[in-house]
Amino acid sequence: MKEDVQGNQQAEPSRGELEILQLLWKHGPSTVRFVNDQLNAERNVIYTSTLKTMQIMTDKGMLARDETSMKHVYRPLLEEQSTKGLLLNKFLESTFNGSATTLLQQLLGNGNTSRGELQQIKSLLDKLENEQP
Amino acid sequence: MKEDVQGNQQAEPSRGELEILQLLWKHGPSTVRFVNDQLNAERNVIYTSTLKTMQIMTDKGMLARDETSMKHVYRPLLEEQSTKGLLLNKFLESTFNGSATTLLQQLLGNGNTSRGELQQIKSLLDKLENEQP
DNA sequence: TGTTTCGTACGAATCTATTCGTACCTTTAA
DNA sequence: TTAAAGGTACGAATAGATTCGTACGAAACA
Repeated sequence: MKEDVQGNQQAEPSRGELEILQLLWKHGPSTVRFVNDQLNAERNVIYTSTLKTMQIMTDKGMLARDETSMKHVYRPLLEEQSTKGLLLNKFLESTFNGSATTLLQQLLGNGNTSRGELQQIKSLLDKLENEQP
Repeated sequence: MKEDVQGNQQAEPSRGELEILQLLWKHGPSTVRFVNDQLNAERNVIYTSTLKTMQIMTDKGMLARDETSMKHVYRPLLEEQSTKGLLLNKFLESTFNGSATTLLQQLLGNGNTSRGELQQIKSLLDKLENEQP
């Protein structure tokens, strides 16, 4: 069937959709007004554009809408972890041929990573090694 | 001016464009026929679709074309390292709010990274620490 | 009770990437 | 020398995401 809204986690949000999801993940269920205001802190977006996008996301099954009040409240149906994981895997595949090591090399080699972050990452690695022996 | 083909490195290739760039980076200057054959190892693409895309990429300044022979030979003008770096930074920004550590956590925490790869990464980190003291 | 403000609904324009069909030229081989 | 095979050029259809204008209902308030 075509209307098969994804009950699964296999949704790949677009650029703009991700932007909205991030806000909802961060701030919890919100109105369009709130989301739009947040967006406008970064760039210019007209209210109805944000509205339309969030309505479409609802149709796609990415968001759920509480219509109790006149000001509808939207909440994400996509889980943060799994969605970001999916995006990361896609990116890893398409850009670095699936090699985490190569991605790391690029990430750490570009000089944009601070010494402090390197330390954090090292301890993260240590922890991982202990967790899965 | 509008026709300002990027002499700079600020080009962000699309999904399909990246696919073609990867092939050219890997195999060196190639004909459309060759690229299209490679693509068709993965999925179905009609020859003229590939042709059109590569022509557009040439217009955009991503590729250069040698028309000496009837079979034009295309080579990438975008550098592999910097292009992947740019894509990585954009992705890092939009998905992980710019935090390399968070990305790493996701990357290494999803269980898709093998023990061997973890080792590789550790030694990579060690090397990095020695290089930039 | 107007009237202004805030909200949703929704069609349509726009923009970009992608795909594809057709025209036409060159090379190859029968 | 003709027909088939293989190229390029290019307009146009398609698809998806995004943006925006307009209509119209609800609420706040002067």
